[in-house]
Amino acid sequence: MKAKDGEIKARLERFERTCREAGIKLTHQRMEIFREIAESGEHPDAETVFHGVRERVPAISLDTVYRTLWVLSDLGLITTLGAPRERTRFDANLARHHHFVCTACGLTRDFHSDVFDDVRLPDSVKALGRVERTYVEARGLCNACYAATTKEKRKNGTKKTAPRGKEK
Amino acid sequence: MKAKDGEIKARLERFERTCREAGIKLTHQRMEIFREIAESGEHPDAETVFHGVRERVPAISLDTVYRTLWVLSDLGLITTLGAPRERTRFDANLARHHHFVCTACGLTRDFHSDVFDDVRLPDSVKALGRVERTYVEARGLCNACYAATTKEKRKNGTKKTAPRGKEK
DNA sequence: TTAGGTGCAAATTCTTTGCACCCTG
DNA sequence: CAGGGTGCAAAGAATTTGCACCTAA
Repeated sequence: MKAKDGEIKARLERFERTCREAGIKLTHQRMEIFREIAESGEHPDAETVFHGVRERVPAISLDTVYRTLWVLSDLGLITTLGAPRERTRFDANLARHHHFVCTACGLTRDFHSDVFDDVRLPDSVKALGRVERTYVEARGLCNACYAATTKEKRKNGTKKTAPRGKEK
Repeated sequence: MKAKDGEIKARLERFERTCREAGIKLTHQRMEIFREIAESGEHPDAETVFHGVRERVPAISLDTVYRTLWVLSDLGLITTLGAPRERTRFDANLARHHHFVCTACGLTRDFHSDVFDDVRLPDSVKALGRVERTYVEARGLCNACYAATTKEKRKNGTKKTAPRGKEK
């Protein structure tokens, strides 16, 4: 529980508002799942959220957690760490570089930036541990996916669109 | 194939040297698996590497690819995008922030940096697509894992240590 | 020769889906 | 009351492991 009370309250209100606007139901489960993440300064995975929520909603099921998590993500109420719904990817480029990642198709491209390379991390980070590598991740839609999205005008609510990886 | 020939050659030489120093065998499979990633400007997942290598080594098996990938990663010859061996994690903090991630235990903490927030992305990124969010990821070992590693002096070659998530 | 490495097949772990019932709007 | 949402069970992916044979050193 790292987030402050006021901030949590604001998050919950935003949650209710967004659900109403999107016309989706405000169920007990969704409420608690969102609260679980909102109250946590951690960045829990589905299983962790599940365990947390289960203490308050014993009948909750793991698949509801998964489904809800993606709904919240589609609504823009939460985000994912790293690329969403992606497998682990590998990189043989040991030189300092950064990544542009398309959140829809997973396309990933390196880029360089001397400016970023020169920025020093704040001291607060040093207190956490030894940093070995720092890089920037720029997330968005690649040109192809942006074009596609514009065309479809987000017809599909559950973003079935997002494929499991594969570059162009 | 985005990397230049010279760079690829350098990577392969580094690979051979590192394997010898680490005292692990220089097998045909390892060679080709590393080459597959080194020659690619993409950041392939295990399955993609597998398909690529199979064209040159038809008998290769997917599990060898997985095993080799982690060996290479432990040797520091390749890195992973996002946290290695981690499940998808969720974040309800919509405010601009960055992450410190422990590569050993998965511990993740937010941090803030006005300086980073103000840096503009290079134009080369704009050509790739629409960036929606930019954040910095500082990877390293948290204090607890750093202490543990120092004690063990990396006894375990295959880093069996790395658990599947869970914060403290 | 010989220990580390590989392929195969089976086991795990993580995530998604189909379906019938339930509850919010 | 109607349709979206949930729980359950079972399917599907992705990744790992045990074991016997093979091969680089």
